[in-house]
Amino acid sequence: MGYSVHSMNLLTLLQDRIRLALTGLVDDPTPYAAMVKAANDAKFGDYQANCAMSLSKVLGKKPPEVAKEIVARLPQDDLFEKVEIAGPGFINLRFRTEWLAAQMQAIAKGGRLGIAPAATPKTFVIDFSGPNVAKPLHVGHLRSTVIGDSLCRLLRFLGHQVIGDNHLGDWGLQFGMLLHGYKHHRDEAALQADAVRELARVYVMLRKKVKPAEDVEDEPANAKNYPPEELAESQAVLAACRQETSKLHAGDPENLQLWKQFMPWAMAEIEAIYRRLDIHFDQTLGESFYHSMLAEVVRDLKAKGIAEDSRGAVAILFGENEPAAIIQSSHGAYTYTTTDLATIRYRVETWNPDVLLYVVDFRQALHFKNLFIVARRWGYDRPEFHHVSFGSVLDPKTGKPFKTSGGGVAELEQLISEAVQHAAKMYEQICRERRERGDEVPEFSPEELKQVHEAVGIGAVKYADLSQNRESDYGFSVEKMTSLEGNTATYMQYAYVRNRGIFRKGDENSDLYRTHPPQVYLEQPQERALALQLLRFEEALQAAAADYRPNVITAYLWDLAKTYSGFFQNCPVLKAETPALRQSRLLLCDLTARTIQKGLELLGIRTIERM
RNA sequence: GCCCCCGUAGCUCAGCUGGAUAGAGCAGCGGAUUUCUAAUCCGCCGGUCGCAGGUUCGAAUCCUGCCGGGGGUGCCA
Repeated sequence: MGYSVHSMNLLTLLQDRIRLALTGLVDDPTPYAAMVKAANDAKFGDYQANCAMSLSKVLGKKPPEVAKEIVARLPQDDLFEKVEIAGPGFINLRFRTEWLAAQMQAIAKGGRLGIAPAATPKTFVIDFSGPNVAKPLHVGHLRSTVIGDSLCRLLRFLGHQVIGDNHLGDWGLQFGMLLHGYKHHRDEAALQADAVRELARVYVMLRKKVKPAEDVEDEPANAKNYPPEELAESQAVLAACRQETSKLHAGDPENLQLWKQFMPWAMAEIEAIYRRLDIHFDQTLGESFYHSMLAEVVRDLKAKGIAEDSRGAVAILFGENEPAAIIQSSHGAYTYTTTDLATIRYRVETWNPDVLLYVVDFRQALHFKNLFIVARRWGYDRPEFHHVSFGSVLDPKTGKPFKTSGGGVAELEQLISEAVQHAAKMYEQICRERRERGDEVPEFSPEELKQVHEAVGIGAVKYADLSQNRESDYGFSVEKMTSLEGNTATYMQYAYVRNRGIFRKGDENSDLYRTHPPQVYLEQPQERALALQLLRFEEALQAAAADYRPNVITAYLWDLAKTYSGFFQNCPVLKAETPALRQSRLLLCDLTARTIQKGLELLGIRTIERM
């Protein structure tokens, strides 16, 4: 591209300054420099350094004295308008407004909004979505898919190498059930009509049949809960499904043939949803891909003394009270631990990543904890491993997780459609109200209208998920997420639309504000606040990336939108007092629009120009 | 039994590598606008941050115990 990126991270800029000022005062200034943060009240300034209190003990001086000393050691230049010491020893920092204005002009150029690509790019492998191929995507897959996709987009934008990998469940017992069900319970007519749905029906039926047997294996006392005949049948069916799985794994031609036949059917359905949701993977290497490597993995782990024979199985032991991880069952079958270990080996050998992320349900915490321990023992000690865990999607009616089988209610496709329809309904209603008031309503072709509905409906679903701290559970309520008020995708999309409307109305070409940014004036407090907030974008993205938390981005966008509306309310743009001020405000508008657009893009949410 | 997570306003939740009077949205109440698309904005109301101790100049945040809820716990993933 050729343009140089003007990097502007206010936080690191200030931390560097404080670090410099502390050099010579303390041995290791870094932890104290880290105590710089955004001021929690604008009346204190823009940022505050809180290190003087902590240093007080180390230096044997009173906090205000320490603060005074630090302030005296700050470089004397034109960065700050005001530096003052307040309260028990806070150092309050306020940027010079002209300096902020100059930054606006600088970050307007180029396409990165002042965010420089990482100086030392890392390679990330992100394991996300990972649906069970035997059944339709359900609401439980939403979080992994949406969070994982967002992390891919974010880390990639920050300049890292990212490999998003969809580790499909395409080779386990679920396929044995599918094979058994297909052979014994298929409805040929239904299969012709809708193969995927028929396979799903068969799968759900088999799950139900097999449940008593699994219950009793978990806890023999449960046997009393089932009639003996039912239990016996269940056990027979489970054994048969395991048999089919084993045959598939052993390379039985018929089962392999059926597997190859089922896969494209199942994938077509899943891929349609990914397309609709605008989710992309760099790799789709499911469990089946690793099957041929598992025997060698077990052999190697045994040879290295990491795994051992135990109670008829091959297991990895962790400690007295810790449950072991089975890598080969007493029937000879490999488990997901084995597959995950083979996957680690493959990923490390193929991509040599710095970080491996697993975007998976919190209930698998123990599995991943053990998996990472084993990977270290196995010699993979360079990469970082992180279980990016998340809470459950609850059914707001029951307050319990959506059921994975036993009904089509929770199918993802259906929920998305419901959200889109709801968004469409709300949109029609708003348009009617606008017409009644005599307001202008954008004219759309049916195709454009559909795009608006999709963008709003799907954006709502994604935003509702991503704006939640990923560790907590949340209730999936279409009404709430498509709400027009509050911190929702719709609000952000509308803020963007309103902003773009200014350029249309004023017949202004926003490209000019990017190639030839005008001088910026920040005379009104709302203008200054907006500029400051725009400059915090990188800070937000870095914080989101550091903890793999997309909700940090939504929180930033929400703050930005509120700051912008303060500006919008108080600062006329097209009717500004002077042409220079109009130019300046248009630049602020364009930067805001681009920041909203980029932020939403990193969440996988589309913007539209009119709505 | 053992291990992990959660408990913040009526509701849904942010904030949690300690920092100034604990923040939003919704709901409720009261206002604004001859508009740059009102899917808007402003104000008010509302909190013993589960409870009790401890560490600290300072605790929603760290430590211990207890209560309440959820999850996991060797051959499913």
